[in-house]
Amino acid sequence: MVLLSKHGISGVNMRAVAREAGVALGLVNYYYQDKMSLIRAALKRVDEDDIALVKPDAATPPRERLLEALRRVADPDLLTTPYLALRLQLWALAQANEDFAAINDEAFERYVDGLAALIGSAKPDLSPKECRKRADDIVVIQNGMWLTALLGLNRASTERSIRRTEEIALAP
Amino acid sequence: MVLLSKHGISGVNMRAVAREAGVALGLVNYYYQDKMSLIRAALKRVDEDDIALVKPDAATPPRERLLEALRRVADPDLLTTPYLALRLQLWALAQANEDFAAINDEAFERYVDGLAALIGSAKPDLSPKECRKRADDIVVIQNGMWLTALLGLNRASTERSIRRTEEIALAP
DNA sequence: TCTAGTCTTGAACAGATGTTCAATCTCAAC
DNA sequence: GTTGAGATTGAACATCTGTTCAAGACTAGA
Repeated sequence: MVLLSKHGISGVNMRAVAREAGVALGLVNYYYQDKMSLIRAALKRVDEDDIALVKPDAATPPRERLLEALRRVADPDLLTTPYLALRLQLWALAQANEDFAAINDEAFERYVDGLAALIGSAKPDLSPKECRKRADDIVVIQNGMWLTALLGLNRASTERSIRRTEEIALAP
Repeated sequence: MVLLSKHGISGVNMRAVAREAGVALGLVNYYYQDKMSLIRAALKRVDEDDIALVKPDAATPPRERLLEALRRVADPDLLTTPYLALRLQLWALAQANEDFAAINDEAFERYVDGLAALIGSAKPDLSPKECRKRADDIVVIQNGMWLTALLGLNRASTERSIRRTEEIALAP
């Protein structure tokens, strides 16, 4: 029932959410104590989705897992304007609100940790510190891809950027 | 008189702007026809600032100019939370409003063009197409730096990212 | 000093928005 | 069939927000 209708700014008002969900106004306040609670739920959901990107099936070999994770961020399903716009709105919201910022920070931390762990298992000879360093650098490029995609990043540039993240991750 | 007090979402209401500027409510509507006009003015101002980053003094030699432009995006003055948050808010706004999106797109285009031109003059043997390609890739990393800085990018990672943009720009 | 033009003010209005609440509906357990 | 707890509804309320406007303040030229 959540997450949709974010086609506007913080123009997500309770009435619009209710309309989008096909329920009455009162019901939204029945399930979510606050408007804050509602947005917090949406934020948490998006954050969990992001973290899921670096926590895949343990069946595949480490190297494959890492490469898959690096490719997945540029999945056409994810790199769509609606999804990115939603992400951007939530990031912007987090900037204005301490509570949301904390949730976001924690999710970001978990994401980088997950990425560093993937690198670690793909290249066991690297020190944890070096893994973390590489994860930091990769996240910069990934965030750049996401943001630039909103401004019309072409597919070729995306491909080159992904290759760059692969090079960083798998450098000797 | 503009640009300030963006500590909130689109919680920039006319009354808050007036208070921040130390004037009466009516005056804001006297100078800006609309709330839209006000935000548009702020957006244009930030966009112009960005473009100025790649249009520096013609006195310095091309190579220096390029390197300086690449370094300037990570200037501690620019990479501050308030400024980045403002940028993020405006980007988010642009996503929700066609009018703003057009202004943003045009500024982005001009920025990449400016960067490509800088690369072209620093490395005259490159084709314009190759320059543009490199500019595209650099912008991805720069946007990533900006966005990640909001989530607590450490200085060391910023330095490495800048070095990466330099390598892309100056690759043979 | 008078005047005309611009700047500045804050009250007033209409509409939107978050939240509350009494009333109604649903449906499983007895 | 009755009961009762939870689900669902929409009207009502208080507050906030964009916009308008009549009135006053300021300034420079005659």
